[in-house]
Amino acid sequence: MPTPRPAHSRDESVETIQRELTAFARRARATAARVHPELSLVSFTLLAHLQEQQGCRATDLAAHYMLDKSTVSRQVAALEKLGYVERRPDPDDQRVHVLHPTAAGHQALEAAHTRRRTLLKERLADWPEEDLARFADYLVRYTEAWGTTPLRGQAGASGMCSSAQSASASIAGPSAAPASVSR
Amino acid sequence: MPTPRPAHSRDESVETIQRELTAFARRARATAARVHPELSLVSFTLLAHLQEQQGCRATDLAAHYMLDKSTVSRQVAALEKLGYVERRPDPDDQRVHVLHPTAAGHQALEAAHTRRRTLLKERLADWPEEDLARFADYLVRYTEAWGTTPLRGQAGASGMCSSAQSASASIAGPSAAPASVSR
DNA sequence: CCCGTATGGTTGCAAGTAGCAACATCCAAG
DNA sequence: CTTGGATGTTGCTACTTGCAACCATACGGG
Repeated sequence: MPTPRPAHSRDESVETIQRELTAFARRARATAARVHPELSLVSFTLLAHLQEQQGCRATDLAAHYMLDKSTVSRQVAALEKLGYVERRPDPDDQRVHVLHPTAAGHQALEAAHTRRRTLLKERLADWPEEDLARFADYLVRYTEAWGTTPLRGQAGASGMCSSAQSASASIAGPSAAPASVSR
Repeated sequence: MPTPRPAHSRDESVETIQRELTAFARRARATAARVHPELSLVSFTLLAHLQEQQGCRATDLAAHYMLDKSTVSRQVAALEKLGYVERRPDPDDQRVHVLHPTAAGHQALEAAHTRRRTLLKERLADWPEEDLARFADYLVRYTEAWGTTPLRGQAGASGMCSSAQSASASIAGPSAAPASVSR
């Protein structure tokens, strides 16, 4: 089938993306709570980020996820208390604590990750591989666009602990141009 | 460029989708708070749903968004207190309150909507229209898949106030088959 | 017609989460 | 040495959410 869908106007598409993304956000927490009760959605996310980044600073996490530094501080403290995260003082700057997932953290993360991935896989089981790849690309691109939009008195502009970065590097290749994904 | 991206394995794609969706969820609230401080993300979502559906019951909202009915009850109460929502007793069943957005609610929603959409549009400005449409379709399909996955003692299976439904109806045409979007 | 059960919705309670503000510590200039 | 900025932590407060208990209403069988 060439293009059986009706021609979507730009507005319609934007509208839908907005609605669906919002709905998703709403459910994410509920799902997270069910899939890995131990780790809150935020903790999970932060821990995952640490794993991907091979350690980074609390401030970067806060910036990247638009969280207050106090929130990150507490989440990290919790993760540390669980033995999932380790703080290493930065020799170059005594103020910063470089955060690293511990072996236990790695493991816990992997477990939670697997469970979530299993669910996702079920959910996406009937998707053609190509669609999956494209969907992933879209999400990455969306996230990338996020960082470049000022939005407000935001953090995130300075985030160097960017998941979008690692994402595009690992999956979309070196800066996949928007047009390149089309068609 | 034909297909400059590296071949993504299914796992990689699922992985990315998971990560990005999670990250998005994390930011959604913060963004919502900045874009429309008046309406919480949940309130906004619920109100939007009421608008789309031309009214529905609290239980349906709870089911669709995986929220506890108490939560919905409170959110709705808040919306009502703001004058954004109106409850109409159902003549057929005295237990149910059919919820409808008021004119003020409509307006507030529209305003918030516009602001969000503006942001989104900026963010997606350089996306080819076709990619937008496809991205929207993917999201809708993802949401649809959501409802069919048991997951747990979930609600959502009985939700007849389905946004995915309306979404696919309004944008993807009458049941666009998954395969139809591919390629 | 009455009672038991199921469903819709509200409220009490407790836990978790977030942001703001104040503070301690440390780096970097001047 | 002093001032300004950055990194984190903690106190405090407000909000959100889920669970459980609780009314009100419907539905069905004696």
